[in-house]
Amino acid sequence: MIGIDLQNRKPIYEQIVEQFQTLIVNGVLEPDSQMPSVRSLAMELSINPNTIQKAYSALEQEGYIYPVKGRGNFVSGNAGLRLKKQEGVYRELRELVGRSRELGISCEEFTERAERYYREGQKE
Amino acid sequence: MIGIDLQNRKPIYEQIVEQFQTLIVNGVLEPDSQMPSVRSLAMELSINPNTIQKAYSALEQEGYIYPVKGRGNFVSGNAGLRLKKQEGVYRELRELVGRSRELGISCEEFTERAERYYREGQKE
DNA sequence: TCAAGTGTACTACGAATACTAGTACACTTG
DNA sequence: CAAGTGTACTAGTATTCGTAGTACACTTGA
Repeated sequence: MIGIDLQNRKPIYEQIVEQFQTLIVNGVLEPDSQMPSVRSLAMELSINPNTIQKAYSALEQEGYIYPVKGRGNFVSGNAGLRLKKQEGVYRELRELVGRSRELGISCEEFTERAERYYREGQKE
Repeated sequence: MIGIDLQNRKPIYEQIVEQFQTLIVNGVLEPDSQMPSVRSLAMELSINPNTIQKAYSALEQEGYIYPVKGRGNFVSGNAGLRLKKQEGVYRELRELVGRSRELGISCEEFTERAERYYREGQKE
């Protein structure tokens, strides 16, 4: 179901995240169905369970799956709707980036501020 | 006029950038006045000229100064106005980050896309 | 109850990246 | 043309990132 390319420059955990995103958004993985366990998938791909864990953590933070301690990870129910709204945000981001460049805001300055705003929001 | 803190975790060139930003925005350095040369400032701070150069490059990209080959770097005239507009962009960014987090978009995903949009715009 | 399954936290090591320095080159001015 | 300026290239060190190793905590069913 999942395959990784060790030649690829992209980190393994990132490749896994993207493939699961596609599977979930396209409905191949149905809501509330169980994800492969970190160990079984790690065994299947011949990599470390912690790498799967890192991918799952990312998927969780992005709302694609939810974890249940001692039981496993499961596909989130509202992943589809959420994705629509996310796409809207991405369009706005693209537009904002365009204006930023015109104003001479560097890519680094832009992303650094975004990170800071993310951190500030976490505290609340 | 400029001081650096080697204990600080922030890179030296970044410290320099921030201090000059403040000086320029507050009008301490007047438009079209000459910046310290990369060598003289490097000598004064006992660091490498290339580090100053990196700071100046960043300031140039953000529109705070402009370079003249063989003559030096000078304070940009419209730094004040440009900054007002930049602050507007930053407010929008903060708002967009807030909505992104609610939608479960990770900080990494957000910044990675921003960088991609930056790169895409460069080609044109 | 407990064994086998699950996720999670901590540390560690190698690779990749970032920061700074060294050196050399090109342009401007008096 | 000499002394000042910015700029490009390379290189070494420090920091960060990705992955693996190990150990711990929770859930379930026999």
